[in-house]
This record gives sequence, C-alpha cells and structure tokens, in this order.
Amino acid sequence: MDVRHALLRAAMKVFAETGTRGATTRRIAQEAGVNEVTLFRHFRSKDELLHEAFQLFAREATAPTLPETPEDPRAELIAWCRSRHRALHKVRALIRRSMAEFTEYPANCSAGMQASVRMADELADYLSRLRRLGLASGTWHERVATAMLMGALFADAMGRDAMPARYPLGVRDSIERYVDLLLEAIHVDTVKPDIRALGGHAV
Amino acid sequence: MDVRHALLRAAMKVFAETGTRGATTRRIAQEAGVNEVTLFRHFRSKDELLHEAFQLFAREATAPTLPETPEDPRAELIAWCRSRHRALHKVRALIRRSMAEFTEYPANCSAGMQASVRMADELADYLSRLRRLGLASGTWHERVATAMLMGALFADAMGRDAMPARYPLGVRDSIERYVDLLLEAIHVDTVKPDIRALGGHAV
DNA sequence: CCGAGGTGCAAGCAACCACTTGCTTTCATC
DNA sequence: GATGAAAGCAAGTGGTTGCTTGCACCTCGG
Repeated sequence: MDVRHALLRAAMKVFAETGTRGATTRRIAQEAGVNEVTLFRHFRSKDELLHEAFQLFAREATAPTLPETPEDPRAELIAWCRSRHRALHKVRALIRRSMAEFTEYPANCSAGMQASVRMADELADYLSRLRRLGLASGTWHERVATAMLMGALFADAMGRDAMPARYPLGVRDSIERYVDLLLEAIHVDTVKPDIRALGGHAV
Repeated sequence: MDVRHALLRAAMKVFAETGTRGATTRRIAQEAGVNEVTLFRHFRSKDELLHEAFQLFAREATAPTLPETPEDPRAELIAWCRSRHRALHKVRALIRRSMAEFTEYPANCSAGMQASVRMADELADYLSRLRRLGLASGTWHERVATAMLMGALFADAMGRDAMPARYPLGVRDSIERYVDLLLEAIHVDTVKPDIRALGGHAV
C-alpha cells in the first residue's frame, strides 16, 4: 500500500501546483516516483485518483476546539485563530485551486467547505455562550461576528504572501489584533497581559 | 475593432469559467462568435490575447472613493462596502481563477492585487482620519482594522454562494453589521437610523 | 525450484492542443 | 466594375493528454 499512498500524496501536491487540468498523470507519477502505468494499475482513472486523494486529505484534517465553558476568551480565541490560520496558510495553494474549480468540480471542494462550515458553527456557538454567560453583550449577530473574524483569517491566510503591503504586521500580532477588535466589537472586557500595556499601539 | 473587443471579452469569460489551461483558443473564438483563425490574426498567441484581456479588464475597474472629510462614517462606510462587495461578487469566478494561478502566472493576478491594495490604502487612510478628527479612538491599528473589514467583505463575496449556511443574513444586512462591528471595535459613536432601534438584534 | 503478484519499460492509441497554410467569400471604397 | 482589407473555411503541423498493450524483471511464499 506504499505506492498507493505515495500516489495520493503526489496527486494532492501536483493538483495544488497546477489544478485539475494541469495535474497530468505523467507528472503525478513522476512526483510519486513510480511509472505512469503503475498509476493506472492502482486507480481506474485520473478522476478516481483525484477523488480518493481529496477524501484522504479531508480525513487527515485536524480540528482544534474552543472550550465548552469559556474562561479566558481572549486567550482561547487567539489560540484557536492561530491554529486555524496556520492550517489555512499551509494548504493555501490547494484551497485556491479548489475554490477556482468549485463551479467545474464541486465535489473536490465540498470537503473543505464542510470543514469550514463546522469551524464557523463552533465559533458562533462559542460567541453565543459568551453572551449567555454575561461575558459579552450588545446587539451583534453571532453569525455575522463569526463571518467577520473567519473572513479576516481567511483573507489573511490567502493574501498575505501575495500582497505584503496590506499586512505590515506579523502573523502573530495581526491575529492578536483581529481578536482584540472582535472582542471590543462584542463588548468583552478582557484583561490583557501586562506586555500589551507596554507595547502601545499603532503609529 | 469590434471583433478584437469581442475576443477580449470572450477570453475573460472563458478564463473565468475554466482557467488558463481550460481556456482553449477554440472555445474563446466560439464564445466571441468568430473563426479560430481570426483569433490568431488579431493576436499573435493565446498568451498575448489573455494578457491584453487582463489589462483591458483592469482598466475598466471602477473605484468608489471614501470622502476626504468624514461626515457620517457609518453611512459612508456602508456605501463604500456595498459598492466594493458588489464589484467583488460580480467577478468572483475570475478572482478565484486568478488567485489559483497566482504562482503560475503572477502577471495575470497583479492588476487585481494592485486594485485591492489601493482600496486598502484608501480605507486605512479614512480610518486614520476618523481617529485624527476625534471620531474614533482606541489602540487599534488602522491596517489591521482595514484587513479585518476587507477580509470579511472578500470572504463574504467569495464564499456566500458556496456556503450559504455560513451566511444566514442577506447581503445588505450583513454588510451593515460588518460595519457596525468595526465601528464598535474602533469606538466610533454612531447615530443609527431609527429603523434599527425597532429591528432588535439576533436571537 | 516454481509460480504469482507487483513493478518498470517501450510503444502506441485517439483525442485534443496552439498555431499555420492556402484558398474563398464578403463588402465598402474608389 | 476593379481593388483591397477583413473574415470564413478546410486541412494539416507537431506536441501533449489520458489511457492501453505487451513483455521483461524481480521478489516473494510454498
């Protein structure tokens, strides 16, 4: 089963680099270090290979969770956002390709979108809990607040390397400040670590 | 020059549907309603056609502007965001394809990215003006606040039709609430229209 | 020692790709 | 009515693509 797994991984890599049309069976086989004929001995067609590769990829996705009972919202949200941003940024090329081919091949995109929806559900529930526990207040809509934070994370992960001018701060600082903006917006009183008291703010 | 223009428009349309590799000269010519040979009489190669098509597309982009002296930040920001969201959503297929091919063909993507950076500059400047005029306050970074709002708009425009579960509210309401969240985050006191006082908030 | 299963290799298939050639048709202008 | 530019049309070039065939090799367990 070693060759099979190598082919699946190679398929994902080549797909991320060149998309479905550009991911030729010759390139995938070469990337996996096997003969092209061997590819067709393990998979009936290129489509089947790509399909199974996407399924495997979706299964491997890890999901960090927000705590059921919030204790330190700021710390918990920052940790969650960092983990999420890291995961997005790591597979940004693949996400870009999948999104581009969403109309053409919706199946290849659906796994990632389901994961995205699950993440959004989790964050929205967490924000609702904050309000229910009296840790947050205001007239905000938890789905909109979720869309805002996750949108910022997503756009950051996708565009940071392509448009550095739009992201003068480092990833760590930026994420911290996204969370701080959201916390202000939903009226969460945070006890920021001492370090921040010294750091001051933007020029 | 009519045929030439039809070819350029057809090239953009087919590219948005299928990407560079999928945009064959046959399909583009068919879409433009001309013979494939005619395509090569007007453009030396497929690459040249696509390149000129991107340039034309970038020239046609319109740019709504935020006022130099803010008067009603909420209304001005909502209008700006709506216009920006509409523009993004209209060409979302093209943006997705361009982003996917950013690594392979950076040139095709650069025009859109430049427009995006210009927009971000404009918004960041506007937010700075708000603070300078005493209309906003706090320790937020104007580039991060900009990234957050534009990220929300971008992700919304790209993902709303693919993941409706994440966007239960309509476009108009959502944008209004993105802006309201941002205004709370950067401490802008807004006088919301009376309608909102009646509307209540999320369940 | 045998045979079965997995692999590599060379070659080939039909379809499609970007692009070219040679020729005919259209049509406004002189 | 002649002329020239722009377009259509049929055919063909060499290269790539997904996929197949036939055969040699190699490494196992029995």
